[in-house]
Amino acid sequence: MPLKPKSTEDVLQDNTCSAVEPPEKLEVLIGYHLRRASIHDLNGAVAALNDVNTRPVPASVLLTIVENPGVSSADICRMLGMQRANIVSILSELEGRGLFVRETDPADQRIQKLYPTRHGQEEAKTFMALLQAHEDTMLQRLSAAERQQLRMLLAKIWQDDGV
Amino acid sequence: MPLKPKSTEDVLQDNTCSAVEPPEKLEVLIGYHLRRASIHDLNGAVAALNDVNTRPVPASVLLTIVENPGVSSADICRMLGMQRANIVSILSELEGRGLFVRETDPADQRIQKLYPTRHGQEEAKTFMALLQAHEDTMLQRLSAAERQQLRMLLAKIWQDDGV
DNA sequence: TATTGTTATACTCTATAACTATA
DNA sequence: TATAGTTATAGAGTATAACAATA
Repeated sequence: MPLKPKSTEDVLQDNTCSAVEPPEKLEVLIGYHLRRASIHDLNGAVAALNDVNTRPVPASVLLTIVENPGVSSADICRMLGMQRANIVSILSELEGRGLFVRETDPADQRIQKLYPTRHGQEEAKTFMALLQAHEDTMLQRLSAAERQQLRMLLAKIWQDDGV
Repeated sequence: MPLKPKSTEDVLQDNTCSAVEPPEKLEVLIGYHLRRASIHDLNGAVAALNDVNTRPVPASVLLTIVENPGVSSADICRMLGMQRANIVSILSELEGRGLFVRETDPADQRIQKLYPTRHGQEEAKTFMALLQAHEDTMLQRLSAAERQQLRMLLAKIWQDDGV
């Protein structure tokens, strides 16, 4: 019955996996597709943010500050799953561009609370618009329902990471 | 009617996005979840392969050689979406471990065809088993149907990358 | 003792340019 | 000229250890 040769898609959708030939194919691994898709997205996001002189990680940090006025840098690191040591240079760059200000917490002198400036809020909105435009291109083959389900499935994978 | 407070999941599933408050949340971006899920997977894959002294990229390269005996290094780079320059040290390590051999193509002296050794085939099988065990853990919250659909959705995202 | 912000350092992955040899 | 394999180098992201100030 199958007149056409077995395509990659056929193989992927066949998870019965006959015992004769072990599935030694990289393409059956979801982690492989996760990585390729993530790199594809990252490249697009880098290109989208290039015009406004930022990159995905700094943009995520600014968005986190705008969404959570008064967060500390340690808070951001826990939320984004990064090391405290690695946010220092990112914050100092965003601060140098006047996108947020630091205020020492009167209740705990160790903590610097971060507040977006008006300019920071506007830039965050610009970054978000550029990222969403990039996503629309990247996900053009996916219906709205598929995008929503993809987001839900991905969230299930990493939902127990620290947070 | 909604007695419970709006959870993150509710927000994510609400893509109607009222005009009052712009969706300036990082969590609506699929790219963000893609990145977090991919990092989560990568960490697990690194841990899974640690006992056999390899890492995800070298493992992928060996698997590609085993799946395609006689490929060239440039072929592998095109298939995996990596730079030719970056595969050199990986190949020299795998070769040093006796996992594959190089044979200059008699028809084109520029090309080295790569063939797995018996030991390489066995190691590839081990790598694959470890990666699949890791994926089973990572995807425990997803049904078989969800895993299959996730793989399909991810493949749609990067399917036009070079290849 | 634990946490915050910070410095210094190292490793992986990725990217680019340039070389050689072959075609 | 175009491609294969290689070398060298640089940048981003990530990771750990250690420190001073504060709790």
